[in-house]
Amino acid sequence: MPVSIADVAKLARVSISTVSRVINRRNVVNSATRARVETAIKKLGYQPNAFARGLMLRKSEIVGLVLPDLHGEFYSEIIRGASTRARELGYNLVVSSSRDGDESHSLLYAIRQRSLLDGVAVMVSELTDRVQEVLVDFRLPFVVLDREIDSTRHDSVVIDQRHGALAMMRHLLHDCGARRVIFVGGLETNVDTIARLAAYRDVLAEFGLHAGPNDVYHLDYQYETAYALGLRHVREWAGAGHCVFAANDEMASGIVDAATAAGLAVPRDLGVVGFDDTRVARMTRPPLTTVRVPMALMGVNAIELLCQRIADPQRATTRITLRPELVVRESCGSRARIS
Amino acid sequence: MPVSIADVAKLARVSISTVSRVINRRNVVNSATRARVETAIKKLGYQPNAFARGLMLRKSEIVGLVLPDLHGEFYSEIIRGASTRARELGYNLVVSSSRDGDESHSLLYAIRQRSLLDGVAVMVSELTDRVQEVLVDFRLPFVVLDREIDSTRHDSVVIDQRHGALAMMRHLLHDCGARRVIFVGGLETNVDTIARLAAYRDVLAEFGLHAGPNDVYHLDYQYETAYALGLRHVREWAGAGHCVFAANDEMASGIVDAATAAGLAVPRDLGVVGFDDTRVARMTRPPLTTVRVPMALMGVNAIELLCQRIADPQRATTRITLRPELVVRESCGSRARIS
DNA sequence: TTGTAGGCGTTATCAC
DNA sequence: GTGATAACGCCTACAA
Repeated sequence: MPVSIADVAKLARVSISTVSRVINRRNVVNSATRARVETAIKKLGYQPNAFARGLMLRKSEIVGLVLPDLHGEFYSEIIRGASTRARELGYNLVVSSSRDGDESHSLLYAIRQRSLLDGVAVMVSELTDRVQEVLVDFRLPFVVLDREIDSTRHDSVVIDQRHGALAMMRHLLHDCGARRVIFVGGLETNVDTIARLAAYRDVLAEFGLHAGPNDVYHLDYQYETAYALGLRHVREWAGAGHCVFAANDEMASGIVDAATAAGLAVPRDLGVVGFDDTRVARMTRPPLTTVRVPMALMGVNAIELLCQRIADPQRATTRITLRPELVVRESCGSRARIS
Repeated sequence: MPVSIADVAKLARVSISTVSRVINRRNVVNSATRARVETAIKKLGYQPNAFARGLMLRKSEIVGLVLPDLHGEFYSEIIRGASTRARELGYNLVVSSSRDGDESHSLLYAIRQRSLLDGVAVMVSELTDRVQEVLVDFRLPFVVLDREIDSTRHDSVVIDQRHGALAMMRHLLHDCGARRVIFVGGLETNVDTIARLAAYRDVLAEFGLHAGPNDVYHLDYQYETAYALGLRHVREWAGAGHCVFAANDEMASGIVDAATAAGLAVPRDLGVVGFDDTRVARMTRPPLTTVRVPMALMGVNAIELLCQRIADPQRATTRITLRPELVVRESCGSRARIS
């Protein structure tokens, strides 16, 4: 069943080295013999054994992508970007979640033990994330997404969360004339939420304001919980110059729908803005003002950096910072175009 | 740098076979020497070379998943299910899209040539899909998703689209008393759309009705295009007992929003139902009546079947048919619970 | 229980 | 331009 290079050689009546040459550097071999070999290859349906090949070449042309979760549009866009770029560079992409299931048999652990992969891109979005420990004595080339662990020792691609959140808050306070902003974030340990919350407080202070005692909430980034929260609080939040800054679009959408269900008009009675600019932002009525985070681009750059390091392990570590961009739509009561 | 089994052997002062035994069948080796070997392994940070290993064992413990696209929640749920199950079974998962980029360097082609993968699950959702040609003389174990190419020769997992669409149509005509149904599908070549459209026509006939000349549309499964279509036609569609059956939730959501924007009330003036039961269905106001397609389960079963075949290449081919389930919410004017 | 030796299928290094 | 032959790192009879 398994036809090897030797079979081809025999059929073509050449040595295995010649067959190997035909496959890899077809130019340095006489065209007549090459034709003979190629016929034999076709006839036998020969395909080189990838393991033997990898054993010699010490590479598989497979790279990995490890995300906290595979659920939701945010992550799927990263996968898409990464997958596309990987294939463009001649690599295949393995994906895995670092969260669900027993961590001890996540892709990362498997990789650390014995690896067919040439490198990995790992996203670390929780302060408490265990993956950091795994990365400490990691052999393979890797790049870290969304967060830096130790910037001098590895490549990374991060989103300038602060920039995006500052832009949004200033838009709210300056352009829309907001005077009270309620912040609805993800988990308190989530690095993105932390950065956005800090920017929220800073801009508030910049305008001589501060968050009231009940103005900051931590949820789970889900529509449903935000909708439920909205149903409970939306009437007390409502008011001229009042606005909700949700840390992602799903939650913003939930709050908009809750407000609408409660008989409020968005943005007239309450402004609501999101973050990420996923499809939900455009599918919410009114469409959400939000901050566009270039997710697919993040995947693209991750793979880009990773493959560069694979190609040259000695190169200096680099960090790519992606700038999110304010997208003004209709949920905040302003149509001023700010970028 | 690359520490091999020989280094461990030397340090532990045993032969390489003993080291190998410690790694693979630790029980058959004296516990004292085993301890020595394990110490050496730890000290050296030894990790077996996966290529050499694969060369002997002829397996990589990596399986592939090829989807038409990586974009959108539908596919990401499949990835999630597949990824989870794969890891449970001790495999890692490579994903790839068969669509974007030059087809000739898609994962499938790469695999056909030389493969590190132990098997692949491939989703074929367009009649015109080229992947079918690639599959014809495919060496590796593979399972086909969503569509059968030649049922006797390979495993497959399919969704009983017809069942779901029949249930929906009967619900509309029987339980909700609909008298006119507009069908908004995906591309005409899309196998799911074809099945759903057939069911649509059949149930119409069952009730002595038929599709009017302007009652069937083919779009692209996107919210935006459906919204645009809705804006143009929603007033003419409106009426008691009138309803739109969209072939996915995104389009249904777009039509609901268009109807709302046009001042119509859903479902009072126009019923709208979707398909798939993705998150959008719950994030639309009113929440969509739809058909729940077990996407994650499809991924799970795909990997399940694939791994079974890898384990036993001789086993009879099996087909798993997943039944979608009617989910009645508020967009169709009925709250009757039907399953 | 342990060691020796052969082979897995390639590619690379030499001769010729 | 082509052919032996030695790695590559591991597993597994088989022998001791």
